[in-house]
Amino acid sequence: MPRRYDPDRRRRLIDAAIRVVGRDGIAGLSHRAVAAEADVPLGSTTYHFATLEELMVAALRQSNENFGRVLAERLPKDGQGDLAADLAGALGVWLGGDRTGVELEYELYLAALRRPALRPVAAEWTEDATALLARRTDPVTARALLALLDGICLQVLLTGGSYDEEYARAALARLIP
Amino acid sequence: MPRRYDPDRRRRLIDAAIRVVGRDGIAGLSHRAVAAEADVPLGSTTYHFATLEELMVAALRQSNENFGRVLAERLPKDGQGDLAADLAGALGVWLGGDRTGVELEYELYLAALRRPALRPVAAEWTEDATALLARRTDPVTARALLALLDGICLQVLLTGGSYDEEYARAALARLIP
DNA sequence: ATCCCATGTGTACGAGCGTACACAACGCTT
DNA sequence: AAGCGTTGTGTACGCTCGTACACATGGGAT
Repeated sequence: MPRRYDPDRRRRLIDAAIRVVGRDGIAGLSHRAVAAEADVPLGSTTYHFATLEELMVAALRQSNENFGRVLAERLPKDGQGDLAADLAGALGVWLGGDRTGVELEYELYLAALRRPALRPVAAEWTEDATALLARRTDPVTARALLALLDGICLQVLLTGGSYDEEYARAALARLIP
Repeated sequence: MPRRYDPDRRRRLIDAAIRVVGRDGIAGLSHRAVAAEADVPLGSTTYHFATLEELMVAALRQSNENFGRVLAERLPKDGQGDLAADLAGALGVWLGGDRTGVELEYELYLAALRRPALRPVAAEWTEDATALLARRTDPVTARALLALLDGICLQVLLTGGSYDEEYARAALARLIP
């Protein structure tokens, strides 16, 4: 059997897990599915991640990093423009084209509702995101903005409705003192 | 075999499904689990609800009705008090004691993210709730308030943090023109 | 009274799952 | 170079699941 001693087998497994969740949702996440997606034997996934929750934790953490990087790009510290407009624009980009990515990230994020093991990672995300927003406003407002962003995004995704950027901008603007 | 011709077998199955989701989460929802919980044979659940999604749709709809009833009680039309305070208070009651109920309702609600069949029901809920809030403010503000409520509630539930009612009241108040 | 069909019941099948475990291979320490 | 522990591999067991299907039953239309 070739491919022994794979140096970053863990990372490849995490990437595969993210692809599986993106395609079939968390309901389709299994050791076997990840093994097939990463093209490794079943035993390898159970060795590196004894529990599916461990795999989810790792996937959510990596997913958060991706999300944070994009948010940081779209929210320069020295931006003197309208913060509400910037945020509404970022949301528009996320929800604009293919929603697979956002759905994936939200599904992992929301999984924390029933899986205490994921909660610290979810808390990490909100803290990091708040810190990012706090570069342009005070921390309390940042938290509120993040909550409203979550709520708006969620309503669009859950109801299958379309995203109204101008409405979002106006609502966000009201939160900024 | 006794108990033939059960007049409201459907309702009993839905109630059982809600109890199952409340106890074990959507991941634990199965025809067999519902059958055991409702004390009916397996074939009966598959007869009334061919798909688990059908069962979820029915459960979410009933769950929404419960939620809406509570919200209507705590939000009298003739209330001349502080709307933001009322909403923050309602959230406090929900998140105060046993969170099992809220977690159950949110889990079903959030399931719409990956299950298009649930989206119309989720959309129904946001419309009904918006209409309820619109008795005390304008429709646009009502929608924004609902989104912020969702966001705050979600952050508390996902991160496992505690609920700060005064913070919520202040944030909600900013949305009211 | 008779018949039909919605409703209820029991059982079986095949698939997918987590888990466990024995064994193989290889780097690292000594 | 020898031994050991980490990493990788293959297989098998027992469980739960959705689904299908044949049969039972009784209410309601005729």
